[in-house]
Amino acid sequence: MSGIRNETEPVAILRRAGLRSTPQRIAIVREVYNLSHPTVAEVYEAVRSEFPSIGLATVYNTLKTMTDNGLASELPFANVTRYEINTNAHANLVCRKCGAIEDCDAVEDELLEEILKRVTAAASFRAETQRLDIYGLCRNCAAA
Amino acid sequence: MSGIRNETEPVAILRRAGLRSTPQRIAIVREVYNLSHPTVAEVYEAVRSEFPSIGLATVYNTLKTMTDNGLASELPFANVTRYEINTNAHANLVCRKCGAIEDCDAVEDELLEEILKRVTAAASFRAETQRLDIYGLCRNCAAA
DNA sequence: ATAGGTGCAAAGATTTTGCAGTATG
DNA sequence: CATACTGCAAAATCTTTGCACCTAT
Repeated sequence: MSGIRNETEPVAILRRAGLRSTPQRIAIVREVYNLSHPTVAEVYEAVRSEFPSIGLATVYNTLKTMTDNGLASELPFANVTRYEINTNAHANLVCRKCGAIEDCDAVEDELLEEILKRVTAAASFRAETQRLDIYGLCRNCAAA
Repeated sequence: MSGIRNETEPVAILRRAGLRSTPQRIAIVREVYNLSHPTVAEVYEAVRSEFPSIGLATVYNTLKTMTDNGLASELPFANVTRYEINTNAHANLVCRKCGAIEDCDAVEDELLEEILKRVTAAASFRAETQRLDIYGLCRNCAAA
């Protein structure tokens, strides 16, 4: 419940990845956890309320560092790149109308893992990770 | 075998989508079929051997038009956007080392369709299409 | 004839890089 | 203290847009 075991504690997360815990980074990590699939600009805006002088390049650099160290994943879309914290394999639901993105529970980890195994078994390809985006209409947009 | 029924005939493809068949477009459509998941620059280079004066903007515009009219799909990656002809649902195998991309047969259309149905049934989301990228090592890179 | 397409150049937008100063481990 | 990080500004991409000319229907 508290203390250094908390996996969502930015300082612990950074330390585990061997990265220095600067105030800016702590805030960036926190926002990537708080926000849902944020863009660089969204993280920048969120962090700026606490650190008005932070540079956009720092946000870019930090998100790249996080990605390189396995803390986060880049999700390139047609118009923007979004980021998400690395968790279990999962699908993302992307609304083609309002652009909302949410994690999908209906496609289980196990199925996604099973797909990787199947590909490695069948294809001459050593499957490691995957990205599954499902496009359609979210509840609100489907209703309208 | 020949004539207007040929689905890969650029003129027929363009006409079916209600687009004008200019020489440049015909060449662009042909190259998107010939090349595997090409980038804008790759299509541009390929078409330039036939039309040295073609503008890069024309390639951008045409690929966008094709995407808007359901002929092709954009595949945004971290560094570049690639394009592919719209076909059956399928997964793409992306090598994290050499960057090669190939269509995956091991994940069947049916499974992907089934996932969409499952999501629509379970989640409050009307699933329509999807993009599944599987990352790992291709045959060559896995061997090395 | 005319709506739509082409090519060029300029403008936008996004992301990376170089560097001097600063703070972390 | 040495290394790594920050912030700023400039640069490098990548993509879109405006406009005058052209061409497929």
